[in-house]
Amino acid sequence: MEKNYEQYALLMKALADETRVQIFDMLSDGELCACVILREFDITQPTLSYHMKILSESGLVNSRRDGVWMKYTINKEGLDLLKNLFDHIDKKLLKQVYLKNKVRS
Amino acid sequence: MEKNYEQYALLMKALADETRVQIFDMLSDGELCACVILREFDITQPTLSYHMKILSESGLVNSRRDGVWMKYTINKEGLDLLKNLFDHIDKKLLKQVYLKNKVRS
DNA sequence: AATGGATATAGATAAATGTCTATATAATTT
DNA sequence: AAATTATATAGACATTTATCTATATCCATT
Repeated sequence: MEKNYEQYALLMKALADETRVQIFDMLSDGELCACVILREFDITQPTLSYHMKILSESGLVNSRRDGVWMKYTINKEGLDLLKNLFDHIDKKLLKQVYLKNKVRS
Repeated sequence: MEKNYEQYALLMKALADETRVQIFDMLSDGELCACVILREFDITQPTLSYHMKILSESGLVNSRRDGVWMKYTINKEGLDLLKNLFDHIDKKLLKQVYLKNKVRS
């Protein structure tokens, strides 16, 4: 399991913006149209387009055209990369606590 | 469970740099001295100091002075904030898949 | 083919970021 | 208290980022 820190940094960068994390979280409820997302924020359409591009290109979000509309969903593989990173780190921390208690007893 | 997107963005920003994610991952093995971390990277001491400040101030990393040395560990609360975010989103996605299959059958 | 609505791109710009060098501060040892 | 070592801060600078306005492109409908 090779760790690609450059990729992790890219994924984190995609979420390192208040607007973008919120969009990502909104997408956890299911597919959304750009036009719907836009209504939730106080930004211009080009700015949203910019944010969606960053999310899509990072691999965290899928996009598809549906007529005139662009629709977005969460990309499970992208999500799992981050989820697994934190899961593994968390497990390693728990193991350390366990070992410390073992030594003590 | 109020969602503080500003805080999430701050945490992600802390990890939105190749050097910093790697340091964070290194710390999953346990406490490390700044001097040890420095050896792993091709950066100057002030640059490392800058990165450690960002990690510490984000709440993802604890720091303590031990004589002349600064020692760092992962802050469990900070880690859990991010871990839980991804866990929750992942669960919501899985539920959607389940519901889709249910309708079909 | 012309129109209208949704999205993308180009270009400009202010602010934030990551890096360096030089220097300061802090703690330990002589 | 002077010297040494680890770390922090200040200041400079190039690059990246987030935003806007203006305009182009794309698609569906008339």
